[in-house]
Amino acid sequence: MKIGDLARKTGLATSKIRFYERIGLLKTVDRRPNGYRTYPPQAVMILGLITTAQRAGFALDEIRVLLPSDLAHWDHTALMDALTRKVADIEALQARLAQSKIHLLHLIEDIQARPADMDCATNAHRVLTNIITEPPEDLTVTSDDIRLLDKTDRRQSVNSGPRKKAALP
Amino acid sequence: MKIGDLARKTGLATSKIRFYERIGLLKTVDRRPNGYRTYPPQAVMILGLITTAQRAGFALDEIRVLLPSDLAHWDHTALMDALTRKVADIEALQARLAQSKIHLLHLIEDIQARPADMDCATNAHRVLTNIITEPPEDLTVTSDDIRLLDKTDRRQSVNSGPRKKAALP
DNA sequence: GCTAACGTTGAACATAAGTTCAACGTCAAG
DNA sequence: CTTGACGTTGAACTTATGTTCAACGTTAGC
Repeated sequence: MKIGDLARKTGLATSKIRFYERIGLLKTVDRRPNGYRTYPPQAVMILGLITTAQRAGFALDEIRVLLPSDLAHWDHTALMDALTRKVADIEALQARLAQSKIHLLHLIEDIQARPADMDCATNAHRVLTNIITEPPEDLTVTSDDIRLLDKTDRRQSVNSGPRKKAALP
Repeated sequence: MKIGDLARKTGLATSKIRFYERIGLLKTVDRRPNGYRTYPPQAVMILGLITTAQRAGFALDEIRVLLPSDLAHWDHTALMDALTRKVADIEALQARLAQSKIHLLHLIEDIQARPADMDCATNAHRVLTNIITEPPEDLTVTSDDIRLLDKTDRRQSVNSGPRKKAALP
């Protein structure tokens, strides 16, 4: 299979496929005498797997160390560990998001709750003081790998994306 | 107030304060005859506000257009709009996170649910097929500005962080 | 044998939010 | 008057995930 075919079958740009090869993520590639890359049918599944893992929040580096060269032989322990850690990461992020949301909702309410006898400037000062004075919760997330919702997801939907790169730019 | 003092009072690096000025985010700065920057006391609150907004998920670009030159005079409508949109963004992200988490938990369960009579390779194939075959939900988030939990948050906690840059590198 | 479509490479660019560095100027204390 | 702390600048670097480009080679169809 040539790179163009693989691109069509996976919905990924050829530049992305070459990039994955360059960073050592996609190793199942050979060369024809003319220099063209050639892929086994398996490559489709590998790329699908990479895409899925990415959408689940794994960085390419993480995927690289988890992906076995042979899809039938995984490092079971490392995989389960990684999955479990990723779930924990997501939960941490969820907690932080919930906090941010609460914070924003409080703020909205606070702004609207201006006492009738208070002018805007004074209200602004009141609200500002509240914001800054808010509890200094240290919700710092310590895990190193939260990359859910990267631009990838906003620009291009891999599963349902166009087979051919949209003609525009 | 010189930049070092401001850095101490806000807990931000001087490089960050200069950077904010460069991108037009922090405009309340003057120069002494010797070239030194000098800040009004208000600058502390402005920087606190920027930091808080960032932690709530606002990009510096968004903050820039919302921040009035005079803290007493906000564009009330634009502000409320932005806050409301940000809450919606967070909710979209929450939905996506919940999906990712479900996906991962299913996967974990699926891996562990290997039929007793199935060898690992076959199980791997079964699980892989399940993964890739999963519904192609297009949870693509359309909003342009989800930057909660950037490295900032993992490297440095602004509210409770060290006043002086932690000496390490 | 021409042309369009496809393939190759390396390098540069993009984004966001900064940090780091070198080379230099200023200031306060002893 | 020297020393150390602080200030200035512009440019380059960082991270992660790619895209874009120019210049060139290959192949398939007509």
